[in-house]
Amino acid sequence: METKIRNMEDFAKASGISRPTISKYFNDPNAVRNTTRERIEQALETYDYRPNIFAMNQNRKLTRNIGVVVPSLADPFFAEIARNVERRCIDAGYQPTLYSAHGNRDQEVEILDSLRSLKPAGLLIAPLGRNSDKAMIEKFSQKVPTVLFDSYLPDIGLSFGGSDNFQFGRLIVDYLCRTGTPPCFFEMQNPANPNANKRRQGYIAAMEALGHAPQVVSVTGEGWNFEEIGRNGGLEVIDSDGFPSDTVLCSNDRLAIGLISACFARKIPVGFEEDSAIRIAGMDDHPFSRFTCPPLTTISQDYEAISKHAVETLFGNLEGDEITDKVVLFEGNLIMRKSA
Amino acid sequence: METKIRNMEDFAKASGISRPTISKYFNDPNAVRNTTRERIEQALETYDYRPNIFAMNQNRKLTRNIGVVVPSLADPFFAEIARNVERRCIDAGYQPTLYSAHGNRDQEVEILDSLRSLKPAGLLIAPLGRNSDKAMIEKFSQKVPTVLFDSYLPDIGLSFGGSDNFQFGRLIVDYLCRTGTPPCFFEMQNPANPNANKRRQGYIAAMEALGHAPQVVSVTGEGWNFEEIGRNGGLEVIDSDGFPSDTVLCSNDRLAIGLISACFARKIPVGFEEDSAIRIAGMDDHPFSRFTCPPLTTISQDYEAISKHAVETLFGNLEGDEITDKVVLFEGNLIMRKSA
DNA sequence: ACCAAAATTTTACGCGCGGAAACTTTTTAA
DNA sequence: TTAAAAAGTTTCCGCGCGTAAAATTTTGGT
Repeated sequence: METKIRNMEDFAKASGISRPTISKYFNDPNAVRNTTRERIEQALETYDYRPNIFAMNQNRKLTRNIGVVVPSLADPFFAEIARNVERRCIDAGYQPTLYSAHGNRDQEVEILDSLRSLKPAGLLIAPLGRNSDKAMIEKFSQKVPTVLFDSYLPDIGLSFGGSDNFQFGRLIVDYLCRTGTPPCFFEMQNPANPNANKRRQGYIAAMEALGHAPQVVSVTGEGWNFEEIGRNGGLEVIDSDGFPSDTVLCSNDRLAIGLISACFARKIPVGFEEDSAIRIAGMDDHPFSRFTCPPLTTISQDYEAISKHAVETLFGNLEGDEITDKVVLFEGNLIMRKSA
Repeated sequence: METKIRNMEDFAKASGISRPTISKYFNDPNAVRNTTRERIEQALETYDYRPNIFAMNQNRKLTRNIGVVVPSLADPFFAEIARNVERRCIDAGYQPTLYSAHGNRDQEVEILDSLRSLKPAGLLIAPLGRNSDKAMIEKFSQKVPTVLFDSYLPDIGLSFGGSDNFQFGRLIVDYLCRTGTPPCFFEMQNPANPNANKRRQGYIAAMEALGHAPQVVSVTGEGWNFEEIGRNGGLEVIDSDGFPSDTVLCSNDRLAIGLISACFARKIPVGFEEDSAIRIAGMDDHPFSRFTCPPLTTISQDYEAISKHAVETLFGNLEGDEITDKVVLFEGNLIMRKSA
């Protein structure tokens, strides 16, 4: 009992089972007979041995490492979806490692670069988008099974799963038109994320379908400080011409949070009530949008569905399944709150 | 030139340098002569070889892995500080891996458990706090050099670096008393984080020093959904007795965000201006507190100083330095905005 | 009880690198 | 110039495990 278990051989001796069988067990507990598995697991509790992960991965053709890459962890949206993805990887018996590109192209490249040496079994990545080094991601995805989520890059990876951003526009434009003035669209001039373009297109199409003239208000600003951009841009618009409509649909919740802040600074009451001067809506159902003043009307992304698709597609592929859909889009739901 | 470089031996041949010297170079580029280093680095560019990380770590007594553990990544405060810590690790030539306990004791334990097999050179951890399995963290810290940050656990790890939460109270209570009614203190009944206790104590001490009677308002709620707790708690207090003062100091910014939301729902104007009914202040300088309505007056934590202390203390110790201070506290700064 | 199939054991080799020992070459300093 | 120190080379072993092949044992169905 007091034997020092230093490696698999020691453990094999102590448990009375041959080392290759122990090895098989750790690769796949179901690969050994029930009675054997029970004996191993019993011994495991007695000696609390665990195989050396480096020695394992050195020889294995396929590790069980999964790289999870998101563009920014400072954004609670990605923090939340990353948490979801991580959980699912662990439940599937894989070992996820989380990386954030911090909105930076070079960092995204570096992450993939250092990921190479981890010999990952797969990669789940929400690319930066416009700024991504697409050639590099494509090259990587040809060596390592890769599933994209959130942000679409054409012809890269096994599959892509994300929100139907085009539909978002239809959904919320319908609602806004039904309940008040048709909205104008508030966005960044050069959005880093391709979803923003789909959202604009969705807005325009929805407006035209309802016989209204779409009106897009673009504000300048670079990077991922969306609240800041929304606030400064909002102040500028308010202080000059003002918005072309008393209803503003923001390209995403974080811009909306900034815009609400700008309206407050200019004492413009936000909301759908009589005494309000402007209605503001966003898209994403950002974790904080329930706590803005007033709470933000928005379109919720289906976190669960997106992370489920990413993980299940990847692991399905690893286990030999065929990829059925290259692109899977999930619908959003209208979240009605007081801001619009 | 078209030689396939499959391992260090191939690379040694191709570069005309012996394998042990190459090995030394990768362990510490400064351990080889300048001329040799240049030759290696030149060959490195030609062949883009990189050593097998698993084989390296299998044999090295000390890996260059650093575990970085935070209690929650959904909280932008931790996301931000984690980003800071990660960057410093990389700059120091180490390889950080980020983990979030997601506010969950079991997950924190699991993380440390799986971290064992990575043979990390060190651990940088912001513990959950009250919920942490202290015995486990202590045991871990005896095997792996560990530096705590943000949340203090007595007698664990090489050192602790965090904010002087006691001072926070003094700083903001002074300000609030100078500019209006002495504040009451708004907090969770059973805060998960020990910092909350220090903050309450700081508040009480500061109030007494100024000759005011401290008044603490505790609201119920479990977990890490502070905004939700602040909002629901705030609504309850408002709808019953109301706050004992027209100035409310919240234990942290996220509670304050929830409380501001509650005030808005009850149409209570927040701010320091004539027409406002309540002043609200927080503590943390949360990334979003600049965008609340009105922007939140708060105490900023010194992210840079905290992450710098954690990283430099750990790496200093790894390189043989003595630990000078077991506990290092950093002062906060008053951030004056419109809410108070 | 018998036999084929499945599981396990035995034996042996290799992965890519760290690191020690003994030796040779280059650099540094007097 | 010269000897000592430093750096590099050669040679070798070991880390802990994956994995293949052949021999052996166990299993399940008849």
